[in-house]
Amino acid sequence: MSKLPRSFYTGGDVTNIARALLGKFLVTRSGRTMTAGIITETEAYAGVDDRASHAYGGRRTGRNEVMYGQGGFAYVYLCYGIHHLFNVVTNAEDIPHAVLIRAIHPIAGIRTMERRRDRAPLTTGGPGTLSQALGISTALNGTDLLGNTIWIEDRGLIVPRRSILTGPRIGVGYAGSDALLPYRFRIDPRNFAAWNDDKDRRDHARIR
DNA sequence: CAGCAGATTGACT
DNA sequence: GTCAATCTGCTGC
Repeated sequence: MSKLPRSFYTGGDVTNIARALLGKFLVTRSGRTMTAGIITETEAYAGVDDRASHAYGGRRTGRNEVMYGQGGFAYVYLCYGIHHLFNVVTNAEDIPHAVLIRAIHPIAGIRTMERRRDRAPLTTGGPGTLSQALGISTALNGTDLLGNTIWIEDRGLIVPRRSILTGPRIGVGYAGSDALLPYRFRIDPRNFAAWNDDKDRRDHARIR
């Protein structure tokens, strides 16, 4: 396994990082319990110029403070008073870019995730549900993604560009013309459904 | 301080 | 399709 280095988060455009996160393994640890899934959907939030971003116009509050820190930290906030949404902070200090993780494909610790979700079948196809399955809450806001609580690994899974669907972000109609920006990225579900073998995914499978 | 909207989800008509 | 759950931050009185 190779944990993504700080430079992955601090270098490059937030939309490129959002694309590059597809196919990476998001892992959480709580005591001896590990859970993990493949990132299948992301959205980029481009800081002070992006009307959909919590940091639009330089807005800085207790909630979004971590966005203004260095890249490679977790920004977790409460949405609709109920759902804990997990974001990866990118870029340098004082440049509040972030990537919302919108969906994962469960890989490890399925039983634990089912228990946390307290629901059958296990679903991790939305930003709120994946956070719950992985045990991510606002208590983990500000967590260093180079630590051993939440991290992201490159396990060699290759996602060809033609397997990536691009489109406008979900639920940001309030953002005016910025709502139309093509900042949502996901692995083509038809393509993903063709993977029938979880072992292949674990062992450096290739999406075609 | 009241009211409201929000990077959502699941239950229900 | 409708709607409630319920915390944060913004707007207006």
